[in-house]
Amino acid sequence: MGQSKSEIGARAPAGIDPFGDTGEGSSVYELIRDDIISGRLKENERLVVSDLARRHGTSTNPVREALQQLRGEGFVILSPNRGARVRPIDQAFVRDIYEIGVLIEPALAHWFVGMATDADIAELERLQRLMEENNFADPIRHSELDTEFHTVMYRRHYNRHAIELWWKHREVLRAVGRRFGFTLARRALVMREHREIIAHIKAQEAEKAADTVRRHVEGSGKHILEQLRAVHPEAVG
Amino acid sequence: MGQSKSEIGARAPAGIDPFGDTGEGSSVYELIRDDIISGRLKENERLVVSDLARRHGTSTNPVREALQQLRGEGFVILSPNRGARVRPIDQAFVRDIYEIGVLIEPALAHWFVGMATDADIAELERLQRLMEENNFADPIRHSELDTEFHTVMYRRHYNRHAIELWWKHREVLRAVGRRFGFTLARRALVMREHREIIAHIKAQEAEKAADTVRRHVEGSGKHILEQLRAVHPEAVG
DNA sequence: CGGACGCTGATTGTACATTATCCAGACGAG
DNA sequence: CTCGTCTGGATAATGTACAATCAGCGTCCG
Repeated sequence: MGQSKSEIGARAPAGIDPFGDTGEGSSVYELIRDDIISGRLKENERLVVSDLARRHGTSTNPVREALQQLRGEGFVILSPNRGARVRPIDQAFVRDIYEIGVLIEPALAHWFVGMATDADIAELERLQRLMEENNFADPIRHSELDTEFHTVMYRRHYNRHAIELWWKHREVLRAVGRRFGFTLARRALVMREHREIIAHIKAQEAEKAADTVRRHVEGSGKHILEQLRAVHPEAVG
Repeated sequence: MGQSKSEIGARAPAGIDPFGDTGEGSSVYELIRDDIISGRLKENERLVVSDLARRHGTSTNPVREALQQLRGEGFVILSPNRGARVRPIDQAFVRDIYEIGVLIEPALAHWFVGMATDADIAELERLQRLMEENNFADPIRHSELDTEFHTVMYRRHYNRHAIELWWKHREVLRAVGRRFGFTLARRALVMREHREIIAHIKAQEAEKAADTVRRHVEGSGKHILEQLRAVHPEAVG
């Protein structure tokens, strides 16, 4: 498994500025974070400050601060005097996240229908065309294009907080999804739904567009969840 | 203005466990946080580490870690080598937050209708009775009861992530709302909507309950926003 | 009048002291 | 002999002190 830094995290697309982002990589923070959502650090694994400091070639303070930030973002659990552990990105976590997406994304898409310009639609169609050309041959490329597709719809939304939430969630789902492939059924459905979304936007049917997005997000989440369940067949609420 | 610690934040009700919470007060963190959401620290005010350390009688490291955590939670903006500033809790921020609530809370309530027990309903009715008795004479007490009312509905929900989000948002809204009172119109509406919610739950009408909650949350948010707007009449998207 | 320079104060990183937790091994009771 | 408790030491988290670096800003000279 590779270890280049931005293999996972990528950068937030233009128009999405993570909350307290510094602009450039807060190395230690990003490194640990990527290790967590990519699964390189396993669930509940202990995060020992001095170890991390040595591994990343810094002193302990940067690591401590990174851990606190990650705690604020929910990726790390800190018990007083007992240190930090990796928050498990398990089925429950994934389910929680995508269910929130199911609630939020349709609203964003609904808004977008009233704001879309010709340029936006052209961009969506371009991205969709690229995805069809790629046809999942390169899954990472597909994932990037898919992310951009949604970004085009949401990037100008006034609710920065919702966008931020969406982006944070998407990063996690993308990282988890990367461990698995796409089933044939899922591939076909993704393409169909994307085309449907574009069509609804063109027709200015906000309700329908929102509903398609809802199904799209829900399908994507369930797809990942199914695969997670196949690997870790614990029961889940 | 008082300075007792839990004047604002209160503790998460039983059944709500904030993400990386330590159980007991991470003093410095909580103090700064309360100062921010209560408005004691003004928007964009600089947060100088050494000052905060002196004020709270500790060394700088605890402060630094607290700031990082607050950054992760979105209450503080950190620019590299330029220090920390208080993220403005302005109209846009409040609007963003309550709009997300409008999307999430109805879903939680919808779920609750299928899970409510007699004890739950009795609890809701008890809280509602207490609110009517209090009748906004003590606004803080009302706020607490209102929070409990919603907590009863959400506390057992499986989506801990959504609950966590709701709680975090509620804390902010409650803190902002405390600066203002309730208009007479709002008072009446709150009571009516609460009774309506209880009735829908009893009748097992999930859709209707969810819709009432949606209106309730939206009304609450708009109410706060109106009052904010009256004080700071800047334009907002 | 404008730009370079240096000063001040705060952030960022390093080293160290203190304190709490965890674990293992010894001791004693049943 | 076995199980439980207690105690001591290793390990790591938490807090303190300090050095290095950088941004902001006023001043001084060209």
